[in-house]
Amino acid sequence: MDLELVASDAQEGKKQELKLWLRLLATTKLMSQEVRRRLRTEFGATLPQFDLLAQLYREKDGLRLGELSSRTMVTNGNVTGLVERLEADGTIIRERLEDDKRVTVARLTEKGRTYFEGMADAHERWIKELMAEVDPAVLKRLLAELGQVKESAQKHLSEED
Amino acid sequence: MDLELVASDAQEGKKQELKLWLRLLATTKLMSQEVRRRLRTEFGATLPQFDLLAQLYREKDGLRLGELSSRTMVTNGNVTGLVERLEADGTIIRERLEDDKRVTVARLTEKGRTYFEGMADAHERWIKELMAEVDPAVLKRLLAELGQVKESAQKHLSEED
DNA sequence: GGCAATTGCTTCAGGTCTCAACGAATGTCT
DNA sequence: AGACATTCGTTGAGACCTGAAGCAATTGCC
Repeated sequence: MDLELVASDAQEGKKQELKLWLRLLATTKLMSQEVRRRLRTEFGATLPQFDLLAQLYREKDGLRLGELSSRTMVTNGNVTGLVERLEADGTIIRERLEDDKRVTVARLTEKGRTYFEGMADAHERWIKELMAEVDPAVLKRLLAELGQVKESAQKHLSEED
Repeated sequence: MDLELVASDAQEGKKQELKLWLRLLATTKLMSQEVRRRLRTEFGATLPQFDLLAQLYREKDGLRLGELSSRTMVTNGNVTGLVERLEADGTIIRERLEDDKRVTVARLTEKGRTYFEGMADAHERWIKELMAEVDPAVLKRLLAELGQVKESAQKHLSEED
């Protein structure tokens, strides 16, 4: 939790960025551990799996693995493993394209579709519950302001793409 | 990145919590991937290691592994491995307490202290850089509002401690 | 004292994650 | 056509991460 403490001796107003960053990390870690635990105990799934399925859910025709990789911000190598496990239990299927035999497309099975819908519902309830004490107006402002942070970070990534 | 898209068809103002959560995840992931990469290329370290060292840095007398575990929000089993690796390259040392031979205390070596100071400096610069486009007033408000989210989440964890 | 519960750390199995190296298919350029 | 480069996915090593089971030391209770 308290990587936060690194900055505790910061002088008034200085190191704002650092403090915010540590709080961002702590908050996200706290919440995602809770979400992970519930996904695991109630659905036997993991967060990366849920994330991947969410992408496929909105694309009836499926997605190529590379596309999945960039949308989930997960490396190629990792997508391979995720897809293998999900295919193994019948949630998704994987097929090679005829036109270009390098590419593989993954998409939800019917079973996977139903399975995901259940999880997505529960997931949304959990998040609402976790944020229950926060004023709706604050939520809205947070969304916008976090957007600024994300934009800023994106502009300052090490030059290359 | 765009787990965010799961919520794209949300009706005006509804699903605010979900959208915020997804943005929180995306922002943190984006930034921590960048930080990880730089830690790795410039210092040969990882983020969890940095986190752990940060805790030890502020406690001259060291910390017991259990304390490290709860402060870094890392499981016990994981702390064992982290500490082993850090001890192997001389950054920290581990010793058993005489009073209670169950407990192990880890603390920074002199070498580790210097090493960490260099990283901490660089780390702070990186974060400032990544957040450079965000207005200081916004940073301040974000810090406070994120605090509310964290508090709320903490209150709603599955009952047990 | 004696013995069960508790505490503190380690070990283990399985999944996630990164980077780097590889191999196959396709594209490009001459 | 032939050679080179690029794209896409897989593989592999190493670290991280989790929950659960295991083991040792200590505490608590009779």
